[in-house]
Amino acid sequence: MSPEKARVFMVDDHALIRAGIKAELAGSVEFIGEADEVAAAIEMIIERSPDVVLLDVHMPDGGGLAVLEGVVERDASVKFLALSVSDAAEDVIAIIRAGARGYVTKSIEGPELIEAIERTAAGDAVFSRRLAGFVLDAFTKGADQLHTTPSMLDPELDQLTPREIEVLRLIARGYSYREIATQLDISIKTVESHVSAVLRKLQLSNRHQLTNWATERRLL
Amino acid sequence: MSPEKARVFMVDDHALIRAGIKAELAGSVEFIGEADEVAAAIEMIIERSPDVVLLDVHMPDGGGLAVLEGVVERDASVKFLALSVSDAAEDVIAIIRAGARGYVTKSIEGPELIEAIERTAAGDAVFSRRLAGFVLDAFTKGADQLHTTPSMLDPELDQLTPREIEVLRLIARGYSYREIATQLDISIKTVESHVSAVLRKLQLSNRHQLTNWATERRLL
DNA sequence: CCATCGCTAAGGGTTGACCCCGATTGTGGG
DNA sequence: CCCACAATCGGGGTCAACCCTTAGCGATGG
Repeated sequence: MSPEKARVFMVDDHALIRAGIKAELAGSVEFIGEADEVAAAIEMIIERSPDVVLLDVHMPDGGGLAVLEGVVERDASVKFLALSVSDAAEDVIAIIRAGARGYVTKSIEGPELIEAIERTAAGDAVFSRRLAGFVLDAFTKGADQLHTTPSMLDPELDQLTPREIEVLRLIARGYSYREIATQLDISIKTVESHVSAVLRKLQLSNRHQLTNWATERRLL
Repeated sequence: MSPEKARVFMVDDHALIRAGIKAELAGSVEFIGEADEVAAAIEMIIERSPDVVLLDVHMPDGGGLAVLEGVVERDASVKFLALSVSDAAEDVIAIIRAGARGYVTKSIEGPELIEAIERTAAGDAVFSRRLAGFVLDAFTKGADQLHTTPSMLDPELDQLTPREIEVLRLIARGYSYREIATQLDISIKTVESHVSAVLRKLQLSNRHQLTNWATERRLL
């Protein structure tokens, strides 16, 4: 089925698992490197441009997602096959949205994994069978908003007081002043005050810009 | 692999193709019926509740999409495997959005089709290998290509005139009435008219809800 | 030929969003 | 003890958003 062995790079923070996978795949693929943390993985992947990257999803420092994003912004042609113990929808969808071409769980058997790698190398999309269904479900329903970064690290957010942020989030969700007032049990005038303060501090001029600002920063 | 044969219903307007598929699958699945047009297909599928419906996409009177929608609104548990000559993104995405669990092209070979049917019956999602990639692309990018055929995808959009849709999209992007008026070179009052019409037709009450409505449907 | 529909536009009205000007409390820090 | 600041309101104002109604004008279709 495969004229040449696929050149595979593996990213996983557990040495035991790396060893296990290598043993399973020995002879069927060509391992060209491995990494156990995010930063090193990104550099080595860019440098060696493997056919397929076997990517563990759950790792320190941002996990597989950080690796994916770090690599894709520099070379979008790298094909990732996510390999995870998790079958949670958030994980799968986040990884796919970030650009991975496949996602299989670690319950996969050796031969299947080999096939999955080969198909990924050939440009196909590969999923654990049970997984494929709800990826489609997410697509059908249009499930977007997955909060990946609740960013505490935003200097612009820092100038806002807690109450202002609270009001900001309600504004961004489309609530009217009256609704916000009721919900926070304060007067409309107070809501106005907070909104004015937020608009001034962020140098915006109306609630639509505020909505965009908030969605860009994933505050919803 | 399959303890029992899958009970299959086939919808295709070409008798020749139906015969061909039946010959290919003879002995591997149990055919419990077939139909060559939309209305009859819906009734028979509801009545016989097959494990899998093999569905031709391009047919008179609305095609496979009409069958899908007609059946799903009465019994959402029916599993559809779309079978089509087309590998166009609009077709695939429309069918998936309507609730099909798989999509394969007619270039598929007999054994693969049997496997696809069995996997569909088992609840998996099945795609022609070359197809899976761009379905994921559409998912990743937020399905931009849906703009090309909005009417096929959304009955609510159907009630809107082209001009109304144009205005709707600008509203959803946060433009003010004045800005929209300038951009479309019409008067503010006309913009108001269109917006009012849109709000009334969609049974919404303000522009924020409109924005949410539009983003949910990926009109941006 | 008339009816319908899409697009255009206006008049006139209510409400909400946003601004500027205040003011009062409570809290923590120098 | 006073100052700064977060949080709470109010008055009074402008303009945008939205509603309802009416209406001309061109194209389409029975």
